Amino acid sequence: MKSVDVDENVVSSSKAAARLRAAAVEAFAENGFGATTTREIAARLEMSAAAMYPHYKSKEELLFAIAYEGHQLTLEWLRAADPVHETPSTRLRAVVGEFAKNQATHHARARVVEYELAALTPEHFRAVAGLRRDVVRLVRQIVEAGAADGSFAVPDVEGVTLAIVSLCVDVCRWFPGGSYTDPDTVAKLYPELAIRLAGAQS
Amino acid sequence: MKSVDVDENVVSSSKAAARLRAAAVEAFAENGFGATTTREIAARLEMSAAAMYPHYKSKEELLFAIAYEGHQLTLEWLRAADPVHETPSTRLRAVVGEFAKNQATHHARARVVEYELAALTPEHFRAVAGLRRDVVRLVRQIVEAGAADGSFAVPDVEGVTLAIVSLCVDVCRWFPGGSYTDPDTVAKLYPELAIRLAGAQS
Amino acid sequence: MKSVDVDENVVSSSKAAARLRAAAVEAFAENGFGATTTREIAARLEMSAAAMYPHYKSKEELLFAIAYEGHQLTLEWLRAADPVHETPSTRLRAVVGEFAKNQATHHARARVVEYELAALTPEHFRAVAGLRRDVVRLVRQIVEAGAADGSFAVPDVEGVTLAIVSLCVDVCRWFPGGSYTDPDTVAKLYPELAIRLAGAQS
Amino acid sequence: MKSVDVDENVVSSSKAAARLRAAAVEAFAENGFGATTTREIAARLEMSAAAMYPHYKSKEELLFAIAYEGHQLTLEWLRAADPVHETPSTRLRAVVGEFAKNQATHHARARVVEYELAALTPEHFRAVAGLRRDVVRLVRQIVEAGAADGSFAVPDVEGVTLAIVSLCVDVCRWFPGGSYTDPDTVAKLYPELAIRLAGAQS
DNA sequence: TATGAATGAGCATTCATTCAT
DNA sequence: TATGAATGAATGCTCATTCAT
Repeated sequence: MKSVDVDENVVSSSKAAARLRAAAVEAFAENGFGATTTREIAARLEMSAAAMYPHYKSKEELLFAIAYEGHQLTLEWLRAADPVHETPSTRLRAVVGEFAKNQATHHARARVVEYELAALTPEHFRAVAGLRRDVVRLVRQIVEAGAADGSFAVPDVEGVTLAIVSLCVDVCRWFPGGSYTDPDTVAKLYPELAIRLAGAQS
Repeated sequence: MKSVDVDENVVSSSKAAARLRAAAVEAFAENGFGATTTREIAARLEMSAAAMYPHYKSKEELLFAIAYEGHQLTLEWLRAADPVHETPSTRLRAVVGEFAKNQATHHARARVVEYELAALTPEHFRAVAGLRRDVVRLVRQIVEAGAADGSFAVPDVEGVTLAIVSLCVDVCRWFPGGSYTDPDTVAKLYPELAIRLAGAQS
Repeated sequence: MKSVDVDENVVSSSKAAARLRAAAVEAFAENGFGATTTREIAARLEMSAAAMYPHYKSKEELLFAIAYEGHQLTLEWLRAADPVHETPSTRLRAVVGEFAKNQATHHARARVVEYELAALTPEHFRAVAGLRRDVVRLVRQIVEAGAADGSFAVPDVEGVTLAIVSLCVDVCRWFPGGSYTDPDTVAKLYPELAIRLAGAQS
Repeated sequence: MKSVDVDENVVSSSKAAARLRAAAVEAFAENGFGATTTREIAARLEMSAAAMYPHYKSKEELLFAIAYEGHQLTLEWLRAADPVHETPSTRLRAVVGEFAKNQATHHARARVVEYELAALTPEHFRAVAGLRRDVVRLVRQIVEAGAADGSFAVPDVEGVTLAIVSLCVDVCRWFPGGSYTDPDTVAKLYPELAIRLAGAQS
């Protein structure tokens, strides 16, 4: 079902655990982690509130599993989408298209993953922050490659990298919205926007 | 004391009320509305937990006052910063510079204002959403003006407007971060990024 | 305005104090002492919640003033209505008529006076219980007189006394109710009922 | 365990629920519903304050269960005690004896049932008021039967019915009191009093 | 007297979690 | 695994009362 590796020590592959994660994502995205009760998550699955505990030791562990899985999947997908031997422009288009599409398709999960990390334990936060840095690094390497070979005109590699990632991340906040309701529309527009930010010829 | 108008029926100008809003902004930004307790807000001011209630009828009303004031201030500041009789490029630079700087300077308030609106009553949410639409409209008018006079090359007015606003909004999520710790640095970079997104000459 | 003496050390005759008692009676009768807030009483008079305190030291003192005044008025009225030199039958009719009419007319006050005494301090309770005993004693003396002169046929003086008082007291619970909405109708029926309970010829 | 039917959708038959009702009856009777805390009820059972909530959704629901059960039991017992094929006098004696004995024996529950209904939701109040009307109707039918066959001399069927019920209801207010401490003594006196109120020969 | 703000104690209720089954 | 009942610790909020004005 999934072609990428997700650390099974963190993210249980059992079916009940996966259903719990899915229900929790919806609830956390709608109301925030702090305002979501374990009973509400259980109610979405017509389970008792206690049924979560054989699968996750606490509500925070459930959030961690979601956040860890979410980041890991994004990272894997971006890596898979990156045509490393092509030109920086081609790579940037491919990666940003995948990223934006992902944030739109999985906007509920993305919201949790982007905005609810403050509720994690310091240790869990560090684990997730590591993956998050890897995502930024992936984009930065492309921007750097373009700056190096002159195909991009960037005043500031870090600023432009930050902006490109920022643009993609924020998709989960507003999508769906305005006339954008199809992830593919976003996936078409965003590579062009990234190219402009990078100051590439096209 | 304040140079812009904020609706005093919503946002009390009393000193105690203002201190409560400031303390709540910090707490909500750090932990989210749902995970913040009224006791925690009071503790930041060394007040009793009950002292909030003569000023705000509920925690939600406090959030509303913050969100309403925040949006209204942003809107007023953007309007004040917009040199309406200049070229679209000049206007875009000015407005985006102000917007980005604002989101950086007041990143705690901005986080509350951008990410905690789901906790509002439907009625309060609508009131805030109205102001939010006005902000987008202000940016869109500039993008449209540039598209109309040919100074911008936009494939899609709505998409580009959304992206520019999105870029500015997301500043509050990551700022301060990376090597960016001064709002003025952001205020210098972001107009250039917006100009690129708009496909303007300079 | 009133022709009977009420202890002014307990029941202030100031106008504001009297208005507070009247508002409190309504509130206590509707919701019970425990469920009534000082704010609710004040709200009925469009006063601030603090405005009660110059007049009554506490909510309990307000209840005491009401209960004391209520009992004292009842006692005075019954004494005034009792034609002590007439036959027991005539006296019983007169006293029960007055008692029943009173409980009907002032059913809100009577409810407070009859059912909310548990909230009084022990000392205050004792003061009110003394007046309450005087009311029963007044009725008992009439029943005893009728039993002594053979005009009443009572199996048990205490039981019949208790029943007559009980019947009158309970008026405040149900009045107005059924087709009884005029205190005078009650005042006509109840003397006949008391006469029957006393086993008098008529 | 119980020989009469009580609606189990309203009044849970679980043991813990029944113990809660019993403890709440004592507390409400002593202090009134409004002045009784959920903690006090729990403390009487040496339970935690939260232990009530799996059984009753709120303090008001607990009151409703008590009031509904109380009225239903009274109604069933009166019906069971009514020898419908005997003379009105015999029936009145039997029903009033049962009623008075009941109000004396269960005076705590009766107090709650008679005096605390104002705290019910309108909907719950209506449900209880329906049962209450059935009790009055039962007594009225006997009084009417006696008036119809000439065995009672009633000036006013409604008034006499009201008085008989009133006399019985009020038992819970004063019992135990005076020299009356045994429900059976009340059960002996009250039928005679009712007979007198009804103007019956015996 | 009267008030608005403040407070300590307390309220009904909910929470995440545990545990016996 | 899953559950219903239970619990200790909150949670948002209210209460009677006080106090400076």
